[in-house]
Amino acid sequence: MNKKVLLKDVAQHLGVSTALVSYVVNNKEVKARISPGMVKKIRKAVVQLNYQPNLIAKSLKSGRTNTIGLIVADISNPFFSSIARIIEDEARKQGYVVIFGSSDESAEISQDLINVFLNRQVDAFIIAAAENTEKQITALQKIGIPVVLIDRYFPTIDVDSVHIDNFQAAYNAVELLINNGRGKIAMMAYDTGLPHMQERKSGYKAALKANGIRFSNEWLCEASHQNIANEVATEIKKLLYPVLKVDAFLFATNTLAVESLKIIYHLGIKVPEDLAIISFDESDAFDFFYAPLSYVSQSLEDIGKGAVKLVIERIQDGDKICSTIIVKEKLVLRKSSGEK
Amino acid sequence: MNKKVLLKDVAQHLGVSTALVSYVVNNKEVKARISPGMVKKIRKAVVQLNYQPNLIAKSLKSGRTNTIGLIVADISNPFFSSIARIIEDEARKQGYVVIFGSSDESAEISQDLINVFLNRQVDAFIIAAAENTEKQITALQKIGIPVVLIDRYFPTIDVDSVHIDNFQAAYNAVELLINNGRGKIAMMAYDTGLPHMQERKSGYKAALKANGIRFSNEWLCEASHQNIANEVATEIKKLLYPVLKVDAFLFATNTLAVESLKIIYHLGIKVPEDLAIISFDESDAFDFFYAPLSYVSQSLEDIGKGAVKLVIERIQDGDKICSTIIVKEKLVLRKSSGEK
DNA sequence: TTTTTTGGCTTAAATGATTAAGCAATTTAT
DNA sequence: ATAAATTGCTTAATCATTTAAGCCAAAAAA
Repeated sequence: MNKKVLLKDVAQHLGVSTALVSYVVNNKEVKARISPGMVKKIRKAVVQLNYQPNLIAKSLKSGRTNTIGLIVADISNPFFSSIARIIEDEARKQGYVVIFGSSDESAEISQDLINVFLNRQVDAFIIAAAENTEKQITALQKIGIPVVLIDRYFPTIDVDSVHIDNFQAAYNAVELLINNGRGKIAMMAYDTGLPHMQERKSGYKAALKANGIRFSNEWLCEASHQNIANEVATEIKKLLYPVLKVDAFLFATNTLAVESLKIIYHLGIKVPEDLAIISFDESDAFDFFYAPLSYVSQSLEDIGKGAVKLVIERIQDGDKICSTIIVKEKLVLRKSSGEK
Repeated sequence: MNKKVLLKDVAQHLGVSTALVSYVVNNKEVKARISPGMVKKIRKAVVQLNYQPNLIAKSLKSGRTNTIGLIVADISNPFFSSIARIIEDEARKQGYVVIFGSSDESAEISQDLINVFLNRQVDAFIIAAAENTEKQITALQKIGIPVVLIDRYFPTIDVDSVHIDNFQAAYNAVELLINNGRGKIAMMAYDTGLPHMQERKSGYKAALKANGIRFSNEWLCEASHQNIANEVATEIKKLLYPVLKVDAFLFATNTLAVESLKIIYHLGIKVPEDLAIISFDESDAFDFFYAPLSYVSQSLEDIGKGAVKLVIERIQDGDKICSTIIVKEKLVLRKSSGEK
């Protein structure tokens, strides 16, 4: 258990001061006017002794940890873990590492995670915000910590964000169902006030209205995050059993879709003949449902890369005006939406 | 942008030394013989000023960062992200946070990640090891950094590990297929020398042998991590098209299964009538394949919790003997394995 | 009464780096 | 020849904390 080689060890080995070694290690030999011979000697010793700087000590001095805190609802959800992978890669390219936490859509857990990460001096946050966390976000901004929101956003506060146009995406999906001859279109959503979900609901309703279809309250099914499976089941059955009260369904997320599909499959409903379906997000499950699902595809790559880009920009310039990257979504059509 | 409250600020606010405040904050007031009145005053000021300790400074002093480095093949793979979620929760209960990295099954990337994490002074590693990384693991042990392997393991080195009995799991799966009347059983595996994969292959072959079935070399399909989709497609087609040369398939991982199922579906093969299937791992996709897949279920919860347990134990006692937790796997039977 | 112990605090070194400032010796300018 | 500038290094403060050691006064023991 040979202990770590310190700057001091390299310095002592050469009989010089630690300052010299530090300058060379950080490529400041010109600025520090170090003789070429000495630079060479130090470089050699550094390699020979395999000196690795202690980043904790560097951080204490610099106030920067080169660490990004990533907070999502649940890292085990492929939607978030796929984004996490992109963020990981992009961040490391810039010399950052990522620490992550799952909020489970809870504002309290979100606050806990923010506190833990703040105490660890993360340089910035990338957050898929839970409901009622606006104040947490603005509090971070107030103390000067860069924050970028992904997937979720808050129109009421001014913050860097990356997301799709949820209203338009839902609108387009519903309009497509209508064009495919559907007139009684239901939606399965989360019962959250989060704007991205509200926008999806608004887009859904707006598309109905614009096409002369009167929205019926019972068409909008809502489930809570805490009890998805049960609530999806009871809600969806109201519309599909014992008689089909609707002829199409829009699912607001992949998780909602997967839970819903289990019921639909179990009830033996014919998709797309009796029920057309479009979902948001993606899932391996969508490919293998007997009628492969049509879905609103978000480029997770664009979201992840956009988030890292914005966060780095803000780290470099804390006073720049906030930007919003609207990632282009696209409708991927397969069997479930019932194209003719 | 009101800057952070330091220990010094609290001390100055009360006109006492930083040492006093530090003792109280760390609940060492008895050991440091601080008067009850002073303790109360300090406690109050700490709350009032909302003092939050700088963990970077603490780490520099203590040499501990309370950070665990998690290295997996790919965090976007639900198998790993689900384990990551468990590890995250368990680790935070113990006051640790997790930084993660994806090796993409590359030994070089694995080494890079280890170096990055080491420089950041992580207290321990949890690693799903890539091929040819034995030396990386032993090197960590040599410098006294706790390491726990998950999913993958190396019989040649002595290291804490958590995994299932891959041989037995494969053996049982194949035997079940045989009991269900299948006699020509193929396997789709990764072309890696990693022991967990080798064991799955051995278990497969052993079950064939024990049941008097002569293994045919062409039954063992192998794909590389770098080019899964294509290699799975070409390999599997050799056995399934234009004629079915086998009547059952064992898939060594969820990823291999998903890719294979796409081909099987595309070829219009009848599962389980013409081809029985069992896969390792789980996937939402398995539920929605027209013949829901039977699979070897590993408790990701047990793996994650076991890994954190072992890693904490080793952090506390670096000299304890290495333990291996064999997580019990179970065969979940559904339609694809063709039960009568 | 004197010495010893205890109580309650402060001082200062240490953690491992960075970097401004300082200091000889040498070179260049006046 | 003297002053000024440059070269090449070292010293020491700093980052935010922890903690052993020290110090003084009051209390206990001799």
